[in-house]
Amino acid sequence: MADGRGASSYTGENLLFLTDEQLRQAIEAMFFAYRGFTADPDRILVDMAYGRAHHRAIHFINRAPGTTVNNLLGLLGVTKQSLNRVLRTLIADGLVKSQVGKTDKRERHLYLTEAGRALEQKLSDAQRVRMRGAFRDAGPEAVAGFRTVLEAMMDPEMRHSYAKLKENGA
Amino acid sequence: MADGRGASSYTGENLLFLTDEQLRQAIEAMFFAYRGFTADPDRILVDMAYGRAHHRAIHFINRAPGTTVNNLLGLLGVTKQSLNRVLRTLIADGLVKSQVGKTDKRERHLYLTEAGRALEQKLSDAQRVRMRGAFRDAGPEAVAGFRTVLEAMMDPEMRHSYAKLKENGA
DNA sequence: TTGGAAAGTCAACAACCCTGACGTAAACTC
DNA sequence: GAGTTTACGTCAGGGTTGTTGACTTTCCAA
Repeated sequence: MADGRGASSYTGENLLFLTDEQLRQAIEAMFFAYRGFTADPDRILVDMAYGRAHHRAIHFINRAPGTTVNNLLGLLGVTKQSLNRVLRTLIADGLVKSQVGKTDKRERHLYLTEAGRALEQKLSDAQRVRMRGAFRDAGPEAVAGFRTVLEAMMDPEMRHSYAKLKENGA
Repeated sequence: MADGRGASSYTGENLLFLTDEQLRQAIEAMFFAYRGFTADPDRILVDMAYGRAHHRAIHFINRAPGTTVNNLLGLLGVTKQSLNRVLRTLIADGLVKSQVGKTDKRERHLYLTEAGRALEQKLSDAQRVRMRGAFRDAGPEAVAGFRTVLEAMMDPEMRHSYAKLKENGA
């Protein structure tokens, strides 16, 4: 607090914002913020028998309907066995529908059912409330910077996946 | 991609940056970026018998030397049984030193040993490399926005803890 | 058609986190 | 000084999430 907020503590080219201390603070900020980021959906999920992994699967199936298990694997960055367990419960509970591929019968295309969409909505609503609040408090300039830095932090492959999902939505 | 990058897609007061689609994209960005954020230290940790929980403990003990178990509990947001398991192995392996409190003998003050500091350095070096790269690519303005939004995303208590740690370092 | 590769599934195990209960020692309060 | 609270540790038991290994089905190419 001694030196004020963000932008005032470094001046253009001297790279003061790349200090070890600055980077450590950013690491901590990332840690604490991610806790907030997951807190709201987590609270909803504990009541059901679900966890964060289920949320992630539901999110991306909603985002890319008809995606295959293999494709989802890449997005989530887990092993297919791990994903399969989650998917099995979601299918058993009627939230996700698995459909054998038409051209390639080895593939399973994944879709949310009506109930699945309802849960997705509930979860992402909760998460968006916090995001919207944070964005409004921070303002458009800060949000633009936020997204720029996040993108720069990703692995190249993830950046690519992220870009493709953006095209889908927009 | 159709409407260009961040700042150009909303104009001051119309709050286009608070669209559901924009928020969804931010949620995904947060997810992918956090993956990158933890990837580098994780790679180091698998070789030893340690996990992300050990890293977090080491990070905060280094950041707030002499902190008590209870205090650490609040920072990490886990139960004491969970923390205790991690701490036990770190102490047994000679990375952390636990010291009975002088004024209050119920408390245990935690410090990194020489070996503990070495590992901390190794882990945070790996993590900072990515952060530094991302920050440099994004530029100081974006970094300021990044940190503003992260802070706004935290729970109030976490924001408070974060601020106190910042004072420590600066 | 035969053999390899790819997609997906099932089973077993480890890491990490949680709740609940209990125990000990030290500090605080009346 | 007795009773309560606080700080810490531990045992028992359970859940989610991740892993590796072994398997089936399907596709494709030699």
